[in-house]
Amino acid sequence: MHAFDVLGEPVRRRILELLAEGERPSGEVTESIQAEFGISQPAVSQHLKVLRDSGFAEVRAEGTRRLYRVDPAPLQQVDAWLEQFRVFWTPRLEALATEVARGKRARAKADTEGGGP
Amino acid sequence: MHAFDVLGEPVRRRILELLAEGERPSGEVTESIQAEFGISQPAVSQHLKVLRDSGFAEVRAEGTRRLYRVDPAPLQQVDAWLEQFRVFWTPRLEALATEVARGKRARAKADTEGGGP
DNA sequence: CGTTTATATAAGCGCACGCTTATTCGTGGA
DNA sequence: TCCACGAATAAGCGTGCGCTTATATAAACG
Repeated sequence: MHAFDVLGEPVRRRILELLAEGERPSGEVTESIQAEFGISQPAVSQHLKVLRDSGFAEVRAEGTRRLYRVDPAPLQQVDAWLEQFRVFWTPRLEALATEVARGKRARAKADTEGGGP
Repeated sequence: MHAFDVLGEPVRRRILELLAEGERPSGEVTESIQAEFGISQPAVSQHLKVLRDSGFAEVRAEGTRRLYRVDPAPLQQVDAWLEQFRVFWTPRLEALATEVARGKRARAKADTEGGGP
């Protein structure tokens, strides 16, 4: 399942928002989601499975609890995909700061030095 | 239709990538997409409609041609949503540059002064 | 052991969405 | 005026996905 498909689901986006605040047991997530969306425990569990399988979340067992946390890798990919569109809303001067922030100077240097294979 | 649902479609993502390079007539987009995905003209047209209706693309008529271009607003919203996760992969020092790039200093100042309603 | 609690899986159903073919609309030129 | 072309819409179909209820797994505890 593609990253954007995963994020297409409002429930899954909300779960990620909750996990962004820190590691949380499945039960706690389920409680919040049920309160907000009115869906069943299995429904939430299935969304958590999608997040696991697609790499957005990692789990760790602690007794009978499952502690979920964000795995940022796929979100970072989404962020990278957006890069090609930032030119549309990022003013030039501020773009420089973004370049620095994203560590693109090193990449640009490598590109120059490489000169192509 | 939510922004992430729109981006969930591979064809629509590709169309946006094409439009990111500049304004293009429907026919040109259709040709590229048909070559890559092997779908019909109406299928592409329907995707273009979704992009229009969801605010990702704008159109302008020129004779019998329809010239499409990116409207960055929804993409910027997606970018904003990602903000809450950047802490997971943006090192601290570089985060400062990002803050500057995104003009958050003004917002932070407003937050401080406001002190809440 | 049996029971309770936490979470995951199974099975099945309904609907939204993306595709197709057929058709319509609108502009331009002979 | 009629035809050709670019593009959009209509109608219908199949399927993937998210939901439900029911059940399984597995740890804690008496």
